[in-house]
Amino acid sequence: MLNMRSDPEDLTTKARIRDAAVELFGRDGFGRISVRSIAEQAQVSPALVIHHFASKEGLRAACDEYVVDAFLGRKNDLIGENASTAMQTWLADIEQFRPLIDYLARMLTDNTTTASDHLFDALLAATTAMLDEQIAAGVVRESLDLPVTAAYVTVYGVVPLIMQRQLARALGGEQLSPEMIRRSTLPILDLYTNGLYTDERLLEAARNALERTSGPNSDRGMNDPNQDPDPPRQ
Amino acid sequence: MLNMRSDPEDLTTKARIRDAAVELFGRDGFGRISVRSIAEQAQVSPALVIHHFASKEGLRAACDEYVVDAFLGRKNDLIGENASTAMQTWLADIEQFRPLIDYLARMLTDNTTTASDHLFDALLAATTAMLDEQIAAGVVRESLDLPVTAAYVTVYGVVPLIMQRQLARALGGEQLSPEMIRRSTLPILDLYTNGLYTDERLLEAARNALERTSGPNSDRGMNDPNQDPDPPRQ
DNA sequence: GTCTATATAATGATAGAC
DNA sequence: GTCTATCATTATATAGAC
Repeated sequence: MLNMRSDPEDLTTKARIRDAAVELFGRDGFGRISVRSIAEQAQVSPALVIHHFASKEGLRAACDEYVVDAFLGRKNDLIGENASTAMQTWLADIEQFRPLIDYLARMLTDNTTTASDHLFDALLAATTAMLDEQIAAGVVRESLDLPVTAAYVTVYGVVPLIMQRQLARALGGEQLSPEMIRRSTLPILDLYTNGLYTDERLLEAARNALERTSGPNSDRGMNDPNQDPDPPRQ
Repeated sequence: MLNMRSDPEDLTTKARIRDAAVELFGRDGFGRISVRSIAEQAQVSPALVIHHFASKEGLRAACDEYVVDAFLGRKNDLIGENASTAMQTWLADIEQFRPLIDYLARMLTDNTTTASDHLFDALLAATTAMLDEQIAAGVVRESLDLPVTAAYVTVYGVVPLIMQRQLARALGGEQLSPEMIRRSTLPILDLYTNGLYTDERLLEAARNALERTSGPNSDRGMNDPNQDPDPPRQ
């Protein structure tokens, strides 16, 4: 495990700069953070930042690699189930891992590099493998459409990182705490076990509606399937 | 309905500048877009942009207001269920509404203004009202913890906007299409109706685990509750 | 309302001393 | 490796003509 919490005095200067960059990029985003502010946070000159990482973009690449390696375990070719266990470990200890979590969230939403695609692909592959395995074991029901289910389970899994602040506000705090995560465990698991609806009426209604109107642009995609039979078109 | 698709010739210059800003801010983010590039897109001088909106931040505020009004229906005090029906309308016609959807997604993730908080609060209030109503009607099961359920249903509802690109990639395309949304409808509704798991074993296991270890930092928060009885601590 | 020209500040990056 | 000093570029914003 990489040492995010080590005394800054114990790190090389280059690592201190990288940690400062991870923290600031994660907090405010790549575009809003200057090389100067990173240098200040790391207590070095701006020129030294460039000396070590060649450019701001190089620094970003180094941060991407560092955070993804910390998350997927460095051998991120064999992605296995590292992703979901790492996610659990990090969220369970959110106070310690917040800088890394914030950085991951930025990576997932800032679609400016290929690193975010690789990260998402790894998460999706891990989810797909998990679903395959648990379906085979009879723990998870057969999916109507595995790629769709895997994709949504993956984005549902990462959205607490991305919407951390809003989730915390909804639960009465300023930032996501271990207590909020504990509180959320059973309700979420209940949703994944028993669903939200009491019966299959809405599912059947949607199934029928889709069969009637099979063309494109005639469907809904959200979680509230209240039917409004005549959507505005054009 | 506001006219995103009107012929640019039909709009006032101020509106053309605002539409250009919505499109570019939504596509690349507020921090990466300059006043100059907006002026170029709107075919005016940079000075005229400032003349109409006082500052780049003023332009952003105008865009926020415009998009939120378009989404919540202008009288966004009585938030009702406008939000979820608007979300359905917009997603069903994603090709037309993409600039507005992209802008909304930026608002929800860029935590730099209070506008994003207001937007999320409106979405959360709409979800909570919908759940209350549907629980009363017997359509939705009683929640173990309504604020938690409402918060997660809300973030699950908006994550397709935020992770649009990754969702599309997972389903074999470059950007989210009406066809992908149609394809996703039943699997998602199936998840919300029957859950993911075949039985309550995992839910019970988590319930027991939470009772045993009731302190903070002893829980998991993700959707895969595979138990690992000794999480790394410190 | 719209422009050209420009002021002023901040940015990423370089040169060269130590 | 680390600094100071500085360059070149780009940014937002202003002044003032039309």
